[in-house]
Amino acid sequence: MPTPHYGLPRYRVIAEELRGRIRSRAIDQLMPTETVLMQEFSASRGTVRQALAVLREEGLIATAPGRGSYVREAHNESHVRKREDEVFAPSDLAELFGLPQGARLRVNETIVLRAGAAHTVTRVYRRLSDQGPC
Amino acid sequence: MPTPHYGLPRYRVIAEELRGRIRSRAIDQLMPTETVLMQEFSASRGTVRQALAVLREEGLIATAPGRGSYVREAHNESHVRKREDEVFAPSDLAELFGLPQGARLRVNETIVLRAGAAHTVTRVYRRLSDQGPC
DNA sequence: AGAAATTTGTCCGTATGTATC
DNA sequence: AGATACATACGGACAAATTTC
Repeated sequence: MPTPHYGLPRYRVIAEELRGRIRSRAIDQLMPTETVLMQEFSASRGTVRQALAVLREEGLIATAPGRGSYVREAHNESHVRKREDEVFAPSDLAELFGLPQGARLRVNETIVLRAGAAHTVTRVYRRLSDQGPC
Repeated sequence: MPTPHYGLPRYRVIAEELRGRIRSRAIDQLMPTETVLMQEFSASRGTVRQALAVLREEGLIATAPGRGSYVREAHNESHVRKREDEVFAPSDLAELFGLPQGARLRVNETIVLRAGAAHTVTRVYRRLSDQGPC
């Protein structure tokens, strides 16, 4: 099989599916083993592990060597969503950065969700020219 | 080659080495390409990418497809300005918090200044009912 | 306690897709 | 269009931690 990832990458699709199961609590505590997930999604181990890494980074699961991946109950109703975006700087921010009106800024947003609603929203603004890819 | 990882895993060793270079600024902006790192450390692409993923998660670098990995570190002396305020929630934030239009939010703002202009602006929004950090 | 089976962790090699220069 | 660089995906192999018998 080639490697067509036209839409979402396969590991993202798998992660999305597993995320839904976790939220609906179809999986109570212990997740299926990587081998089982490989068979279910007809994916390689690396791809499955990549999907699990996404959930791990979101704090939805925790993985222990030799045991498996567990749903983190404490974070079951509290997880984090991160995204990076470019926005047009509001006047106050433009002034702070010493940029002209209408300039664009890079913003990293972290949303901590609890029980469906935001608990904290953190936004970090930077210049496009500063560090990192832009 | 077998897979002897008696001490630290190889990708951890590579990450440690790169971290040191970043901190000593031997790498100013653009990191070596993955191919170069493969040759330098005689490691496979996957291992190199695993090392870079560590640094990326630490926020030390940022990677862009087709371009490369850039150093992303706020390393230097800089002024920090902090303030706390209450603001009327913009519609997008109100929705995230599950609050009605016109609701108020508490915002903690941290401005890192460099050479007079803002380097980063961090804004943390919370409900008024939430007390303290976290 | 010991051995075997299970499960995750690490590493390699290859191939192809996608983004950028 | 071509070259370069990162992203995704597969397969195989062995190591290390845990559980099971």
